[in-house]
Amino acid sequence: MTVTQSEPVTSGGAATGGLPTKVRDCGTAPPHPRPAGRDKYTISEVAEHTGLSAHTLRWYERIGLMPHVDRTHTGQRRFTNRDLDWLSLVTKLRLTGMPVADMVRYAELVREGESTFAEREQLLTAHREDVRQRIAELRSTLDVLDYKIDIYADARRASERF
Amino acid sequence: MTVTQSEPVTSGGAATGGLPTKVRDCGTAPPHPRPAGRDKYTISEVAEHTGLSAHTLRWYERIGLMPHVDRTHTGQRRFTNRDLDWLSLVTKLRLTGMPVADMVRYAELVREGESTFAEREQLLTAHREDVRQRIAELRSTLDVLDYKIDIYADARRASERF
DNA sequence: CGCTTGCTTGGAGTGCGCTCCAACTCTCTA
DNA sequence: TAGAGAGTTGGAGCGCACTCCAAGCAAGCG
Repeated sequence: MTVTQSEPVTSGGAATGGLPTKVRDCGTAPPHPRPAGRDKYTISEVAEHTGLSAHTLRWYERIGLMPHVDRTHTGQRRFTNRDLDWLSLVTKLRLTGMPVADMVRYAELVREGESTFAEREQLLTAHREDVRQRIAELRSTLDVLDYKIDIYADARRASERF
Repeated sequence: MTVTQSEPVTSGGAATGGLPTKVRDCGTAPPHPRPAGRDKYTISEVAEHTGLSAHTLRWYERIGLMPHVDRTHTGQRRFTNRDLDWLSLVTKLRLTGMPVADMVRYAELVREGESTFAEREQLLTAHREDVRQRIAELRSTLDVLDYKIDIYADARRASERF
């Protein structure tokens, strides 16, 4: 098993966004299905696919949030399916409010190899707790919103009646 | 019914954070119970109570996010229980990601009186939709996190066994 | 060949939501 | 009456996560 740049196959599922169908399909189908049989994408293709801007993709690489992106002989980036997996994890973590610094830390740990499994687990567990709390928070706000919206709706219906 | 500064009593529940016990107590009890029988608080008392900084409270007032705060004869702010109600709504909306600009808009509508009930309802309904979507998003990330954490935990347990 | 299109870079700029500063006033206590 | 402590203001500054700019390079086309 290599400990630099690429993840060992046996832990690829944990290190990248790759999930078994059972888990990945529990929501809706992805809006941008990946073209089959390809493993090289330009930056604009990846931007299109992930919804991130090309600017952001370059920035992610600069700050160490990408595992290492291949280049053509002229220096252009060529992203692989593995990169897309990684980006799908990253965007999920971002959408759920993980700070970029934490994701960079996670990316570092992935680069360092198997010896960092424990710390990776900690990092994700902490974030999971965070996400759970935020769900609870959102839910309690939902109650408040329901209550207030009801009041306004009642007022509207009352005024429509006359 | 007045249409400036203070909300009509019949809609106070919708305009401020005030909720009937039934709704308010569906979660846990508030961490900072309000001292009974008081209706005048200094800015630092409110900061303590709400968890917002005094800076932020002044800033909220500057940008039009506060309904109008009373002053002593020397110009110091004296917040009322009604202000605390409003702030409790505002912090809830903030925590759930409503942009400050939208909250300012809502505050304006409240100041304009009953005629804006419909628009207030719309604004809150849109935000509710937002919150619902975010809950769904968070939940789907939770699945991913569970999956990855399991993998790391399995690896840890396997390595502990030898 | 010239033109367009798409990519490259370092570094500067932007928008949001605070957060803090400097200089001042007022009140209270010793 | 002096000093501490809490409040006031306009405006500057900050951290985050991008977002964009200018200048340049490489490939493809008429």
